[in-house]
Amino acid sequence: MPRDNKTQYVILGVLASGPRSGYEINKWVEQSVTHFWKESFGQIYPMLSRLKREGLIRRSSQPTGKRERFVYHITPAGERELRDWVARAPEPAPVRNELLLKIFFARKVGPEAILPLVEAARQELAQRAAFFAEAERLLPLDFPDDPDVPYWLITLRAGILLTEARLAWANETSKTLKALAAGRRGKRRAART
Amino acid sequence: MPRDNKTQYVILGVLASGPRSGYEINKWVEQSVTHFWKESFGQIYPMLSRLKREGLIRRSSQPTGKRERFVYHITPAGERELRDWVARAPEPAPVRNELLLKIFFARKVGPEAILPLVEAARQELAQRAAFFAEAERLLPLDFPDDPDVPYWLITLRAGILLTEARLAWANETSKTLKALAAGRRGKRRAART
DNA sequence: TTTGGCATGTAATCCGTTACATGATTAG
DNA sequence: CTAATCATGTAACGGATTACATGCCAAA
Repeated sequence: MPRDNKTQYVILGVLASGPRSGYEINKWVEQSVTHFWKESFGQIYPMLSRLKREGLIRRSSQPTGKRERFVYHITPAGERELRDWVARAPEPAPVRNELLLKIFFARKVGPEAILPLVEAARQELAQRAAFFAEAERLLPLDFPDDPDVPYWLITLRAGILLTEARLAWANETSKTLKALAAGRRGKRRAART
Repeated sequence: MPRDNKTQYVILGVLASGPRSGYEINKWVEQSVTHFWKESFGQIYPMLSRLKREGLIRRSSQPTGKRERFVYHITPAGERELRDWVARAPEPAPVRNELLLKIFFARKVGPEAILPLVEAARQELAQRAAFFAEAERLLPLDFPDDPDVPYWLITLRAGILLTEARLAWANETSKTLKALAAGRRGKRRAART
């Protein structure tokens, strides 16, 4: 059984809060859920056609001047589909962490070779942490009394806690690798005497 | 530019610690790196052929009775390739968290509908945490003086810290959702009077 | 004797990504 | 005028997953 395509639910989810064009859906996704969900642009237009064919959304034409512009609306059937999916248990996601894979195989190259990768990760994670802290502060201010905000905050909290954990790991790993490198240098010195 | 296939490096990494058959590579991956890397079995045999064609591994035949059995060895070129990859910065991975996506769109279905999903996640995460704690304890005992162990422990620490963070998030989210549900019940009651 | 593990592979399919192609509108 | 943004789509490709197909060997 193939895993079901998630793009459709993203589209339904976005359209549930109001009609939008394909282009707008893409932008909306990039601005809102991008920290835990990447959608690939190339899937959107074909999926819009499919959802329309299936009656989950409908399309209206709103050209501006000569430029064509199609705005999509969710239908009652689409809302039902979205609800069903939200309440359904998430499918197990394939786990793939390339940095950990490199470290797992790192004995042959030594701690010095992977330390820069961990340091780079630290830097990036520190930036992410700052971004999330700011986003958490701004979200309630930017959308006062918006009933979606509590749910959005929950996803932000996930980002914050996970980034903290990754940062803690990177810090600890940096130390471990340095100690490992020092140990190897010590051994080589000892071997020479 | 297409993203490069990671299966090849997994195979090279496994073979770097000793020759193995395709079947053994698969089992080894499932037992060791499975908590942060899932490899799909169907890729292994085609990839073994390709790596052999490219001279990164070589094959020797070691049949047991009538059953054919091919054992693969890494070549010097393969070791070089592995080293290069390990030292290279990891490619940005697509981030996709389905549970968070559901929660992000959950306002329409309400907190009651997603609470069970979060509770299920809590349970599963608690089990994972126990597994990791045990693995951390056993790893040095099972492989005494193995120079790979420090690196393996680093990946385990990532599992431990991330699982802790996810668990903390799930606990906090569970409370948040219950409060949200109570709030909605309160509002409805107030609206009736 | 039959179940489960060892062992090699292929086929079908779909998902996801990137790049391409084209053009209108608006703001600086 | 020109660059950025708005806007709709298609093509090509490769990665990942699942299921299928086949058969040997050992242990209960």
